[in-house]
Parts: sequence; C-alpha cells; structure tokens
Amino acid sequence: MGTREDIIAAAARIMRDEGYARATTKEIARAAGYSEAALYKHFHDKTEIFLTVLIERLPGLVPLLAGLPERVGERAVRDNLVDVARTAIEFYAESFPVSASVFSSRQLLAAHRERLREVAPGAGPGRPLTELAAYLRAERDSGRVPAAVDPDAAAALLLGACFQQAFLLAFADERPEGDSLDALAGELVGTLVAGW
Amino acid sequence: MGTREDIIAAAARIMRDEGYARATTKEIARAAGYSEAALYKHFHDKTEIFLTVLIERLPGLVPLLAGLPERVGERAVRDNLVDVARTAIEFYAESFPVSASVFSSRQLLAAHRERLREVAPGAGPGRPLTELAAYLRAERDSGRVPAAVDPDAAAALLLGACFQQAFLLAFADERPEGDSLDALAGELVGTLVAGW
DNA sequence: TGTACATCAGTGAACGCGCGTTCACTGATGTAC
DNA sequence: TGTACATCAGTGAACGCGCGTTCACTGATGTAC
Repeated sequence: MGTREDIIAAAARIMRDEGYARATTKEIARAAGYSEAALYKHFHDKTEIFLTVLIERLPGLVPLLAGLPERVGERAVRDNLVDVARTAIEFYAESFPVSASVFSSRQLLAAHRERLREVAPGAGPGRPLTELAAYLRAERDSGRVPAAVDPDAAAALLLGACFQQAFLLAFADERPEGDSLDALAGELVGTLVAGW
Repeated sequence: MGTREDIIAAAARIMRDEGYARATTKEIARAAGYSEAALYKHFHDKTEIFLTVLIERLPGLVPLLAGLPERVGERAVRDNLVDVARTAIEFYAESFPVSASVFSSRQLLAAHRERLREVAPGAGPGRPLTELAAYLRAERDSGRVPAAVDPDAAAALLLGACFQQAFLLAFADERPEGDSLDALAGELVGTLVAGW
C-alpha cells in the first residue's frame, strides 16, 4: 500500500469512527504514520482528501447491485430483495456518518457534487435506486413481478427504508446485528411485496 | 421575540442555509444583531446553542402526526398517507442538513442523544415511525387496513422513502416543488398500498 | 568504475488565521429608605 | 420625593488554541558521462 493509500485509509477510518470534525490533518497524518507535510505531497488540500475518501472508499453498494441483472429470473424475487435490503442496511449504516459530513458546508457539498460529475458521471447517492428499479423492471418484463408494480417507487420504498433504518442505528450508535438485521430485512421486503 | 429566541433563530437559519461549519459564533451573533459575548449570557457554550436549535426548532413532523389519531376512520387511509408523505418529504428536506451535522463528531452525537433523553424522552428521529405505525395499527383494528399488514414495516417503508428522497433533494440542492412533490407522494403511497 | 548532478518522497518547525471564549466595563432598570 | 445601591443584559477588545498550510531542508535513488 502506497503513501497515498495509507493516507486515504487513515482518513476514512477517522471520519467513520470519530466524525469529520475530528479528522484533522494532524490526526490523519499521525494515524497514517507520516508528517502532516506529507499529506500535501499527495493532495492539494484537505478537501481533496475528504472528497477522495468519499469517492474512492465508498463504492459499497455497487458490487451487489451490479450483480443484480444476472439474478433476473434466478431464485425468488423476494429472496433477492432480502439480500439487497440486508446489504443496503449494512452499507448505509457504515457510510452514513461519513456521507453526512458533506452537508457541513454548502461549498463542500457543491465541490463533492462537481467532483462526482467529473469522475463518475451517473454515480452518486441516487444510483442504487436506479439500479434496483432496473432489476425490478426486468423481473416485471419476465413476468415474475406483477405488471401493475411501479419499479421506481418500489425501489424508493425499499432502499429508503434501509437508508433510514441505518440512520436510526447510527444515531443510536448501534451496529446492525445479524439476527435482527435479517428479521428487519425480511419484514420490510415481506410488507413491500405483500400484494404482489 | 427575546434575545435568546433571536439567537436560536439566527443559528437555525445559518445552519440550514450555510451548513454547520459556517455557523460560527461570530456569524450567529452578527445575524442575530448582538455581540458574540451576548451569546454566552444565554448559553453555556456553542454546543448548547446547536443542541437547542436541534430540539426546539425542529418539532416539524409532530403537528401532523399528532393529528393522525383523530383521522382514524376519517377520509381514505390512502389520502391520509399521501398527506403524511408530502409533509414528511418537506420536513426531512428542510431538516436534513441541520440534523446531519450531529454526526460531525461522536461527542456531539452523544451529547444530543443525552439531551434528548433528558428533555423529551421518547422523542427523537424514530418517533415519527412509531406514531405512523400506531395510526396504521388503529386503522387495521377498525378494519380499514388488511389484518395481514405489518404496521411497523409499512411505516418504515413509507417514511424511509420520504427520508431518502429528501436526502437526495438536499444533495442535489433542490427544494421539493409542488407538483412533483404531490406526484412522488402519490406514487410511493400507491405502491405501498397496492396489495391492500 | 567513480563522480557530479537531478529528482523526489518525506520531515520538523514554523506560520497566520479564525475560532470559541472570557474579561472588565457600561448603562438602563429596579429597589430600599 | 430624591438618593444610593444592586442587578443584569449587553459590549468591545482581547485571549489562547488548534487548525490547515508552507517553508527550507534531508537523504535516498536514479542518471549521464
């Protein structure tokens, strides 16, 4: 792992565990095992470190959702959705404290939006919804989901619930735990698809 | 409006419009029309100002949800839910940037949780879910919602979706706008209750 | 091969700045006699 | 009634601190001849 990666990893860990306010250049440098001055050999300023963490260290939901198209027609739709819900809750719970920091100033938010547009157009917090909706649409076309179901709204309901449940967990300073996580994912999906 | 209220209002406005990082004592004092020193006649420190804003200035969802019990058996359940969804999206969109700031440090989050427990036990970000679930349970008992519906999961789906949609709006720096807000609320509720 | 120079990751120490906070003070209002 | 004192909201100016950032420097590695 190179110096740059050390720095990003340290910054990500501090932001997640201690919060954005505690992620000072001094702390990041110390945790990474370099001098503060070294940070500036690899990044233009502190904002760049933060934005890099946001973009490079939080791919998270992409792997599972990218695999969804292959699951069309495989296993029960319901089981696929429970997988999605479980993963989404875990992902959001871990990333929430870091992502939320982007709202600490208007400029930071704007800079992040801009960066995202340059580096990974189409990505961003709305991406998972689009991908899940695409999966549901495909299943609907193949007849495994009723024609009347609105894929976008269904995706918004399920991922929205996961997002908020993760927020509530983070707020209470709890980690999503195995059994109750499975139960929660099952109940959300069960209720969503109750009429399908 | 007394000095204390002036200060809280100014702090709330700056936090919402500019972000937590910009809400310095200097800015708050200037916006409120007092000296910085005046802040310390009314609050112990800056954290207390912030926590007061969080607790006193964001009652938001309480009014509508408090009115829900009276609506049991009145109007269509679906229409009541659309009202809830519309209000919830607006509320979350406005409060998200401020609430998110609580994650900027672990201590701040802990202090807020503690404060909430002292001042308004039972309140907090999970409260709306509890209240909406109670409403759904009451409607279920009166036969207007199928017995098979899980009120907690249904409330989590609907309010979770509103919460995340508000996040997406805030992220894109957009305000929820009339027509599309109605449409969104309608689609979410329609999809949720499709099978009821 | 040795030698002279260039490059570059990384450092220790300092920098200025803006932050939250505190100080001694003012001036208006209330109170006792 | 006037007078002496207490109280208290609010101020201007300063404080120390920790922040992000920059500086001149080092020492290891690569390169040309």
